[in-house]
Amino acid sequence: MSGKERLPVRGAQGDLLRLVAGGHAESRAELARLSGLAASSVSLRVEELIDSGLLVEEGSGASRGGRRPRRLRLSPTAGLLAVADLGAHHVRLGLLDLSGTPLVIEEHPCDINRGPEAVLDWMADVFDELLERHGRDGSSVVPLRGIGTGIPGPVDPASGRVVSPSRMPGWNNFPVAEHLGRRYDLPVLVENDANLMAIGEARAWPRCDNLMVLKAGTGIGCGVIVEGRLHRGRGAAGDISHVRVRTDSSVTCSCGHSDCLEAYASGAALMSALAEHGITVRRPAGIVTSVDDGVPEATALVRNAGRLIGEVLTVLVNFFNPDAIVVGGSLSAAEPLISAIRAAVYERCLPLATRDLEIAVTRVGRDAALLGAGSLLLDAALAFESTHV
Amino acid sequence: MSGKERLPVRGAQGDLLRLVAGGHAESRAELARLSGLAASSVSLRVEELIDSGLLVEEGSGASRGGRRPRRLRLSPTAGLLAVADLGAHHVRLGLLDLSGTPLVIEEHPCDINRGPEAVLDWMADVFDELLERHGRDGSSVVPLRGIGTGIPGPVDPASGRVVSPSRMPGWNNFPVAEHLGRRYDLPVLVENDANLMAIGEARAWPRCDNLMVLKAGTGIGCGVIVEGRLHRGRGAAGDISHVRVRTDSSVTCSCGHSDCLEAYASGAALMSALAEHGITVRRPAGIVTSVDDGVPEATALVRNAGRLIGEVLTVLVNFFNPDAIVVGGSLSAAEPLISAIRAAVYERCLPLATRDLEIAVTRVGRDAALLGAGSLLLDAALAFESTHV
DNA sequence: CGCTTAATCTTCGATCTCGAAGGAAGATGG
DNA sequence: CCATCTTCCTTCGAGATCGAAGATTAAGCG
Repeated sequence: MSGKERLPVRGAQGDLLRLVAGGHAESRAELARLSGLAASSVSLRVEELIDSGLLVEEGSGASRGGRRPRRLRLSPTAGLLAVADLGAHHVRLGLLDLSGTPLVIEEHPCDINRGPEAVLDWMADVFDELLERHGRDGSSVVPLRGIGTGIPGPVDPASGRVVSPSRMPGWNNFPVAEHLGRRYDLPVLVENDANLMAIGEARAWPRCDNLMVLKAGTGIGCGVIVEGRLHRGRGAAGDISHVRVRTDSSVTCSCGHSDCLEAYASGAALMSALAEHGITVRRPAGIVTSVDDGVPEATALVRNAGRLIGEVLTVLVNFFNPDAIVVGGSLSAAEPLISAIRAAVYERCLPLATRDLEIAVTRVGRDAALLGAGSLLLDAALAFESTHV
Repeated sequence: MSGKERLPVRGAQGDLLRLVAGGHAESRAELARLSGLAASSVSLRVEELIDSGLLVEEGSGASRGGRRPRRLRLSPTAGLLAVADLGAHHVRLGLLDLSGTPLVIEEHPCDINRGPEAVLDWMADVFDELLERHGRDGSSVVPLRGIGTGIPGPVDPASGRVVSPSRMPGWNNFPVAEHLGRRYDLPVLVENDANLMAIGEARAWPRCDNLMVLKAGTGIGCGVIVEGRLHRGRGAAGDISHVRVRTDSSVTCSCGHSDCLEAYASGAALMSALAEHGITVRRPAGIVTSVDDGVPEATALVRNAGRLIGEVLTVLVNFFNPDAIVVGGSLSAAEPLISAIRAAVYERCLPLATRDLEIAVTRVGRDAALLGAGSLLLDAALAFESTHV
């Protein structure tokens, strides 16, 4: 493979490729069921996709009472996606194949305050290095098909710019997508980290089409999945951190309003509250350690944070009526946080809304945002290939 | 026409019919653009639809710089839909053609407390009478294609049952759809009234795919439109009336919790608050009259209700980030209500979320729920015809 | 008024998709 | 072990869809 040929992704072929890549279908029969095409047409298209080297047949699947299906997979040589999840102090990045399976994932310390150019250029260097080491299958170079990154702040996905972030000095209005696009002639995806997390998580909740995915880390983020797809609204959907909460005291948030949820329940807020008790932790994960170590102040603070978050979720659960609320982010490992959220939601919501509501910890774990980026990027990559022929 | 023949609505023809009926397309060219079919295929299918008497050509539309399009309409003889909007003390009902245009709409007093059988049977009698008077085009009988009704309480749309309503004694768990279905062998639609209102309103907000439609009447309801489609969640989505509000006093709501929005800001709550001031009104519309007459207590109460509603909306606007909030229901005619809602939302929401947010009064008016019922019913009717061949 | 441009709609042969029928491979059950 | 059922996949003719080319109608403009 030369690494530059286009994917044949127009029309029916593209749909089939998407279904296989998205993990929705593994055999011709499944493709026929999901795509709505006739079985005969599916066979024909699959034949072509195999001929062009994008799909491969690999063994056979489990029988459902008859002949075994012949399993289809994306060819490992079809392409790679480079994805990153930028956090406040660390970045996770890796390479995925087109079906979203990770080849390699690494975590590096990275101070986001160094500014966009420095961070993004360094990130691209790491990508190049990863490609050098993992970007070949046997002797052939596997082509890179897209770049995606999550940003811990609001993003305008159309322009790929960061929009008035609260904890990223120097990044406001920076054209992240454009900057990365100058280095790679490929589709570039820039999206809020909680949104990516939501997409990554959604695949792990197959019967749940409406999801709220909470990211409890340094800040509080939320991604919303409606009917299986990310809901962006006008671009800012999912914010719950600047909602006013019921408290006795009064704190002014960085946004200028008083008593925002973020000012009481974010990892940053908890860390500074702990500091007032003489307990110093450097990362939100340290709070979890303190809780696990049985530090009473930490447990009390985390439980209170859970209660506040839960009270905000109350309103949203009645309104949005999701199938599940998934909690991720580094604080999600703190058991008292989850149980306090559960208690608040189940206590105050309408019975109709909580009847079948599941409130649970992430199933995917720390890679959720990377997998989500892969999932979105695949669509972008296929669209790119089909419009740039 | 015999009035019993099936609509030819399978495959491409059905899609085209839906596009015309839904008001999305008015010419072959538009159909081609929206359906994704080739212009030639569209011409062919439209030809057949005209031959079978469902579509008619009617004059020509405005030129866009070239040949004028030949306008397509649903034939007035294609079918009728009977729709109703059940309120606490009144019912509005009427007949629509398949494109959702009203032939006749009437309002009758109707006490919902008489129980489901009495109300529904009487409603069906009125439908029969309307059909008698308006159900013919020239000499031919136009067939009835579906029945739909809005209910002022929670509805399980799958089963067509009312689910634990707060102000409809005797209706709990009553199978409304089944009851109506016994009288008519037709698709029957039963849906919450605020949801129907939202669908009806959505057509009047063409550039707004994400809408919150508030119904402020005896109770407080809310319908949610996501990406142009009604969001039901697990069936209970859109409830905002049992959210806890920030107040000094403390009131217990009928749901058992304290300080629900409904207990302060619903028409029912406002009426009893007015009664304490010695001002008696019988319907929520009477509150509006009092406000217009300059009764200070009424204005103050309504403004306070608006503020409380606005504060609840704050959370939802940040989270859902809609294009517009539309306020309907009888209280929406009270100017202080709207301005108080606006003030609260614009004051407290994130700038990103309110930047392009429109908060406005209903464009459709009192018939919104009827039109919404028609819109949903059309889909149900086409699906019914295509599965029952 | 004729020329150009633009949009709508139709004609017609090439191509794609469907669905019925049948072959392949395995589960089930005497 | 063999008949029977189920599921998966392919073959092949009928029919639907496409797209290019052309006919039709009309606006814009010198």
